[in-house]
Parts: sequence; C-alpha cells; structure tokens
Amino acid sequence: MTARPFTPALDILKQAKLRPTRQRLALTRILFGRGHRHVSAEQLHGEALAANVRVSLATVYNTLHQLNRLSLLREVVVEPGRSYFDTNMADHHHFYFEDHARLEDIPAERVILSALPEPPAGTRVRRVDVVVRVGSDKD
Amino acid sequence: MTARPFTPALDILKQAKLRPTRQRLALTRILFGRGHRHVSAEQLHGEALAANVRVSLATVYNTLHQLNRLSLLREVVVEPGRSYFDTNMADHHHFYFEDHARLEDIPAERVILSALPEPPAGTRVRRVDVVVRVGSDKD
DNA sequence: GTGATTGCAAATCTTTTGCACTAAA
DNA sequence: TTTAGTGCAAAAGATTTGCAATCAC
Repeated sequence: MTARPFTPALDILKQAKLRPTRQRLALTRILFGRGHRHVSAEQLHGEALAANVRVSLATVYNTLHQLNRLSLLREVVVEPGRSYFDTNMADHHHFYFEDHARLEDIPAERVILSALPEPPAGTRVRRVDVVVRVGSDKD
Repeated sequence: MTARPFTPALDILKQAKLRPTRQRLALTRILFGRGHRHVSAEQLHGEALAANVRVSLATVYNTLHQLNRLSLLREVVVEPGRSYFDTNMADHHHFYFEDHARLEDIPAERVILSALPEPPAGTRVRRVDVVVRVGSDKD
C-alpha cells in the first residue's frame, strides 16, 4: 500500500519538457509536493528561501508563468495588484476571504451554473470563474 | 416627456455626502452621465483631461475609491495589475474579453446559480462574482 | 475661518526586462 | 559546445502617500 501520492517534481518537469534545474525542482516540489496550494509569487519565493533554496524572484515568476502556460497551474485574480497561483487544475471555484486575503477551493459540484449566456459571436469560453467573496459576520 | 434619464452629478454627490467639488462633479458626470461604464482609473483620468477638466490622477483614485466604498460603483478585478470600475450596481456578471482586456455586462437573469455552498462559519457572503472569460474562436 | 479636498512629486509594491553569467544536455 | 535557464539590478506600471496649497461651506 502507501503508494506515492504525488507525482515527483522531476517527472512533472520532464513531462512539461522543462529542464529540471535545481530551482525548478525545488519550486515544483514546494508547489505540488503536499496537496493543493494558493500562493503568490512572493510567498513561494519566501518558502523557497526558508527551505534554503537560493532562487531569485525573477526565476519564481518565470517558473510560475511557465507552469501556468502549460496548464499545470492556474492564475487566479481576485485582488488588484497581486496574483495567486492555484495548483488545483480540477474544475472548481473559490471562496475569497476579503479580510485575510486568502483563497479557498470550492469543489465544482457545490456550484451549479444552470444557465450561462452564449459567448458573443467569434469568441469561445476559455474559463468561467466563480468567486464567492466572504467577510466577517459582524459588519 | 423626455424626462431626464440620469441623476444629475450634483444630486449623486449630495446624497453621498461628498462635497461637490469641481473635480468630483466632472468625474461623476463622466461616470454616470451616459449609461453604464467599465473604466480604469487611467481611462477616467484621460477622459477628464480630454474634456478639459484639470484633475490629478490621485484625485481620480480618491474619488473612485470613495464611490466604491459608498456602493455607487464597484471594483472589478479580472486582470493582474489593473482595476476596472463598474458603474452598474445592479446584480449582474461579466464577460471578459482576454484578447482586448475589455469587460461586458451579463444581466443577472442570464446566469443561474442554482447551488452555492454555505459560507464558512463566522463569515457571510459579500458578493458572488461570475466572470466568463472569452477569447477568439480561432486558437 | 476651518476642515475637507486637491495636486504634486515621491514612495511603494508587484511584476517585467535586459543582459552577462551559469549550468543542463 | 550549445542553448536554456538564472540572477541581478534596473525599469515599468499601477496605486498610494505626505504635505502644502486651495476650495467649499
């Protein structure tokens, strides 16, 4: 039993055809090593440094954008001036805690969109984002 | 007939208890004078200057945030690094044209959310945003 | 008058870029 | 080797801030 629950970072990068450099390996491990995450670039950079991995912020951005482009990650925009990157690529939505600037997944099946408009002529739907913005009870 | 279709800027500001300064009057007129708008701060500033209204960008931001706080406006975040302000406060949603960085309203009745999760304990739902991201057909 | 509002310029914050250096294949 | 990847520091954008000057009441 006890099969390895996550794809090793090396395999992820190989499949993505990205060179498994020391930095990318470390970042990939942090991102995909332990369940799903919502991180900002700054956060990820901080975690890497905390784990004694020397990486520049520029490389963190490069890596995040590469993973995003390859659909291993998705960028979630809920706040002006800061992006979050979500490692959960399954169809799902988000709670956004405005008071704490924190995201939390809502499984796809808990949101039922029983009607959506046709996309305007010449366009197709790339994604439908549902963000449930929540805040403290008392105000 | 031909009743005035929009609330005059002066009345809007009075109701909001904001001093009707020259700048605020002009911005309010641009924002609410002719149907609903989706504008960035930079855009609004440009339109004001084009209309020969001397306003600083700082004042544009001040005013937008004041109107947002007073619920005369709502900030829509769909893209990292730029905010849009939507003068339509009716319940509705948005198309976002990724290729043109443009927003378009979707009337509330065209999106049916027939299931939504309970907000986590201690929180209440402030808003539910649905963004349908569309792009060109051909790619 | 006097307190709110404004403008300006500087500061801040996130993200991007240019380019010389380093490392994977 | 050869070319992708990295780090650094500078640049770019959007937004915010501090404070003296100005305006509405």
